[in-house]
Amino acid sequence: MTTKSKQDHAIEQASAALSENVPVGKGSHVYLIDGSGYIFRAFHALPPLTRPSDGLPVGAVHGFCQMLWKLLRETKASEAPTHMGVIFDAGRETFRNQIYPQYKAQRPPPPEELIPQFPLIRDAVRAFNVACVELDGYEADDLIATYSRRAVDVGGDVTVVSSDKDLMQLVRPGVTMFDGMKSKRIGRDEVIEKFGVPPEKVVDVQSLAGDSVDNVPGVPGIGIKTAAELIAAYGDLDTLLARAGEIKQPKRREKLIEFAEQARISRSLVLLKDDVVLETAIDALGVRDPQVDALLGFLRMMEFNTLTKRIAEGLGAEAPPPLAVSVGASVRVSPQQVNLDVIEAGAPQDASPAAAVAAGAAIARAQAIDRSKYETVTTRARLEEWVRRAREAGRVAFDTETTDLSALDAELVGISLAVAPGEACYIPLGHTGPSGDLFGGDDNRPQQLAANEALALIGPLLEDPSVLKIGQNIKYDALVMKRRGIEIVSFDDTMLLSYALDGGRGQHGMDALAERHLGHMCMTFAQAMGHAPGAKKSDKTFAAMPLDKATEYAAEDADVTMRLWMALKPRLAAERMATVYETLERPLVPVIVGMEHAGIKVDRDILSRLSHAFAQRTVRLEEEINGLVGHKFNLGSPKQLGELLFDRLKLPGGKKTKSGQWETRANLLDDLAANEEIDGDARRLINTMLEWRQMTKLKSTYTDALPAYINAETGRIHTSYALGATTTGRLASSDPNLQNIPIRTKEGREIRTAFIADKGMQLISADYSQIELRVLAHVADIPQLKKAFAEGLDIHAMTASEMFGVPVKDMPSEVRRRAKAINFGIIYGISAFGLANQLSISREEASDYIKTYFQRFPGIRDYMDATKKQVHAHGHVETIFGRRIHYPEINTKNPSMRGFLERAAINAPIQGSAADIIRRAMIRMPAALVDAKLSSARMLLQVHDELVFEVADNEASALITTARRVMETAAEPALKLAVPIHVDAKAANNWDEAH
DNA sequence: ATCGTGGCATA
DNA sequence: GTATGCCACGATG
Repeated sequence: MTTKSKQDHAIEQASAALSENVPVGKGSHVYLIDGSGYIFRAFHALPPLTRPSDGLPVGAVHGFCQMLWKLLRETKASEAPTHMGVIFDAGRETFRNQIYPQYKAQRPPPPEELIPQFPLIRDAVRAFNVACVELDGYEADDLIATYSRRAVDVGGDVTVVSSDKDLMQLVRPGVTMFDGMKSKRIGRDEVIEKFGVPPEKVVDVQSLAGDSVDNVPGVPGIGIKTAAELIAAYGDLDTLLARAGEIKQPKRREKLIEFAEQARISRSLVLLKDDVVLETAIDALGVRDPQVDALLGFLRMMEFNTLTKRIAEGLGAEAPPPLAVSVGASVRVSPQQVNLDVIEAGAPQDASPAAAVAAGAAIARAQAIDRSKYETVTTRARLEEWVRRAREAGRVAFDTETTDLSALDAELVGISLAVAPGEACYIPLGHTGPSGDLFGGDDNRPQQLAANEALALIGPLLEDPSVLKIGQNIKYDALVMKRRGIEIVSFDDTMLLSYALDGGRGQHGMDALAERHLGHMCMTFAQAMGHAPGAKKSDKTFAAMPLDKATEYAAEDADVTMRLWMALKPRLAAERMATVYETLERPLVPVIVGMEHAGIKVDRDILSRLSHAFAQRTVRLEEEINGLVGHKFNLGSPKQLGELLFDRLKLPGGKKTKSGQWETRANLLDDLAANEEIDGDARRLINTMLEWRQMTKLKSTYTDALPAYINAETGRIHTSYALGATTTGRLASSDPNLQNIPIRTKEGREIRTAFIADKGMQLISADYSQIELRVLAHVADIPQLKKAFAEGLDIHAMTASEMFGVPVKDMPSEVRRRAKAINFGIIYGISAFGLANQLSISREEASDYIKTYFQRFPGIRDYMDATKKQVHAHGHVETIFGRRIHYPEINTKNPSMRGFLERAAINAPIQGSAADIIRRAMIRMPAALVDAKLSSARMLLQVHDELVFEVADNEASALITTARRVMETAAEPALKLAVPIHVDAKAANNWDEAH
């Protein structure tokens, strides 16, 4: 699946048009449009306008499109363009800065709402199939002057589309200007009106008067009026300056003499260069017909409804698909449509991002959800009608119903669509009927469309980049469709929208979102199934649900998804989360789909052998324990073990859990076994118990459980990655969880040998080294940490050395271990209690460590204090890429909860930034593998700081090079960390040896 | 059958 | 001290 936007698609089509060379000569009419000037003027002169769906500011783009269309199609035949080009400024530095460094130096940066519109206007020009010209080192005005002279030289006519006074010097026989916003011609008379002199003397006047906006100095005390008088009297600037002594007014005379040179400099700034060496020949500006699809696609994407319609009519194309959102079944005009139509009609009104958010939420909730209104689609004609409506709307909410929660095992049962709030349908495809009988159930099978026939109609819609597909956790639906050979192109995901906007503020599942944003309780699966929760569920899949209930349930999901999109999407721009969503969330979906689809090969026999070995050891350990205790008890019951150890045997150091049970956690039992007060039998019992727990854990969670996940068709395990599940931005893996496969102990590690590469392939593991500590060094700006990473030192040893004054050389391992624990503690938002627990030391000792640490690294304390302040003041923290993590309960009165939330808030930017970095690497990886021609390579797994690949033997070393490069540069170009990022990578036949 | 708890595997 | 997911137990419906 690709995430290519509709614009991209439309623009590619447009650029594909052949450029047409038409010689300019007598009878030609060249239109030169001052693109840069227009943008600024349109922005300030026209009412603000934002795209309804997401609040993107598009006022200048809209005005520009309107103007361009008018020029192309609505000019009088005698003035119709034969050639046209839109000219832009390129870069800030031009030859004028060489002459006069202060030229345009004090210009403020463009307003924020204008910035996204620059690239959009270039897109618009390409969509209209009009030439787009810019040249480094020159202003648009110089290019316009050059083209203008060339055209006139060969007898052509020129219209300069601009109202900028700086261009008025170009007016002459054959050259006029045109104010694109007021639709007014500017000729010799209009120039005289403005400057008091004819066009050929405009430069002289401007040289004297100067220009405060562009920082052209001129002569102080002389404005346009005076300058015009003087030029009119003396003829031109040189004559005036030569005869300045003759001027009667003493002030004026002195200034002109004193600032004569400054006036000459000003002239060189004001005088446009008309002999620029062009890269685009004037003949290449020949007017070409717009590419209808591309242009209408662009306009529709911009959501310019009236303009789209008008231009479609003008091009004789099919009536344009409006983006009208009609609420309810009857055709009503939506608030959005009113909004835009009113604006397009020229009346100013509030179109701020905030207004777009309010409008979206209002439409989403305007009409209560009515399940009885949904249509069950069982005929080809009705399905065609729904597909048509989806295309017309330009967007469609879509949801699949299947037999299984696991997308790779799921069989498609039906599809629901929604084209507007309340307007939704369900297309049953694989219902077996209430009996659910696979053999004799054909009689019960309800009448429905054949899946292949329906998918032949729906597939092209899903693959059409100009129709936005809206899903809730669309990863699932994408996988289901991928297995049927259909790729979803152009999509949004309401779960991910919510995750980007409201990470930490509640769940992002559909039921929670519907309740939160729509005040609606979704129908539960059990309700739809018509059985009490508790009835046997396994034989009741969605396929057995009667069509009427299935329609209510499924179409409601699509309806709710569409409404959620309307409520959430406009918030993206308003809350400045569009970049997070568009660079870290949405593009990850197709990557994860590919990884889940790929799976990883697992050797069933190795697991089975291990399972057997663990079982035998478990039996022996069990016998030993029973012998020591003297009677049988349930070893798997922590409650019984606690009672045995602390009630019956009265061992020391017992602690109770919050529910009053004895605590028997491994590190507590470890400490107990090390306690010299206990006797040998008790010590043996405890150690044997610990070993028993390890064996049973490995067996039940891994060697016994994993084989059941091996897919019969692929022989591989396909985990599921949850995208909106964690608060920090990490992924979560489940069914099975492949992010917690053992590695620390010898026995556990053996499980990794069962994860293997396919024949002729290798597994490659590439993992970030100390990524979180590097992020910490960057965000908290710690000189010693930065230096240590820059020099590639052992970071924990360096920490120990700084803290305890021990040289790194021959450092005792215990000293390094403590420093390591402290470093991790820092990342986790350290407390004396936690550190004491981790290191089995007293709280006082732990507290001293922390004090020492902060003395040596005061920047860390500053960072922690700043983070706490931030989260208390704003209720959220941010990662280095702007992902926001909310802590709505941070100001709770409960001190222990408050402490917990503060530690979480300290950890979140570190863990979350590391998560963002690996996300960026993953998003870029597929294209990087293609670029490196690594056709055999596939990315299989992500384990927070590690990526696992499978690749043909002969491409393994090249893959290591590429993967490392992508991972190590993943933060760029958005950010350059203050520390280097290091990735270790290794190839082997199994995951154990590759790590 | 479902839930909370304790325990434990990973980064 | 951070972030997860899954197992068994044992109480509950």
